[in-house]
Amino acid sequence: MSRSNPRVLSTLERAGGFASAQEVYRLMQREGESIGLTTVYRSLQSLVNDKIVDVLRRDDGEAIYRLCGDAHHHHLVCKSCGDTTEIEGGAIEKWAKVMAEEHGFRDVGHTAEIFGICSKC
Amino acid sequence: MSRSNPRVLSTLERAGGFASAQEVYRLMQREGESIGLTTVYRSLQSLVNDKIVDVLRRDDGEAIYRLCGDAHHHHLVCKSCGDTTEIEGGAIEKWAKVMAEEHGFRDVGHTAEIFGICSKC
DNA sequence: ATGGGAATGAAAATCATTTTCATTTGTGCT
DNA sequence: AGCACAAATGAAAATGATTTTCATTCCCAT
Repeated sequence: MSRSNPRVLSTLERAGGFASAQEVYRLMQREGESIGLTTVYRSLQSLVNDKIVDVLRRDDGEAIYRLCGDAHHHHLVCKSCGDTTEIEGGAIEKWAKVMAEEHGFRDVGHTAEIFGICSKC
Repeated sequence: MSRSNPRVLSTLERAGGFASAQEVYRLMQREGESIGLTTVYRSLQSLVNDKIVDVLRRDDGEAIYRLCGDAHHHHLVCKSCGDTTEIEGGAIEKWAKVMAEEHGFRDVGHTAEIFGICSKC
């Protein structure tokens, strides 16, 4: 077992607390940090084990890592111009929590996106 | 663009309406059907386009395809055993509507899923 | 300093999925 | 039937994320 390289966590924070392993790696490279892709993966995994970060999946299946306890947000995406706005999702959080409890689920997460045509299009 | 091979849909049905592309392929092979993996992928994609099946992600990132009724609903998925329950999403519908209005969006749709560990796991 | 375990990373292996492309099949037309 | 052209098919190669292997380097206690 290996411990997490602290620079990985700090980079994930700097990335807005939300990025894929590849993105963290590329970010660190761009910033001149010397680190291997393998170590990035190992560190992220170890952070997941320690419940310091959450792992979700993008639509394309790529794993994205997110700082736990980070207030997460949702997206409002324009189908026409692709413009994306971050929105608040308090109602969703509650909904997810209630539904999960009702069905006896634990360790619960969720995804939610709204898409439509924005006022400019 | 290609249309779906009907045997793929019928196999997905036989699989309990819940399987990955690889599983559908292996199933068809085992049953002596002559079909290529490429065709399985293409057929499933086309079924997704036609909204005849849903696509979700397993914990390991593999895409799983699943027959879906026409009624709009959301899912509560167990990350461990893959068990899926359809749940009611009235709160979400309202949330999506309000958010969209607030930002001047029209033609609005949304996706929302909850995942966690079910009581059996 | 030195021996051993942990950490590192380059390169190879894996695995799902997509792309390419040549071949086959189907369909409409004469 | 014979022909032309579009759609469907699938084998093989390409892609891309992730994991594994393994040799090397680092660190720390003796």
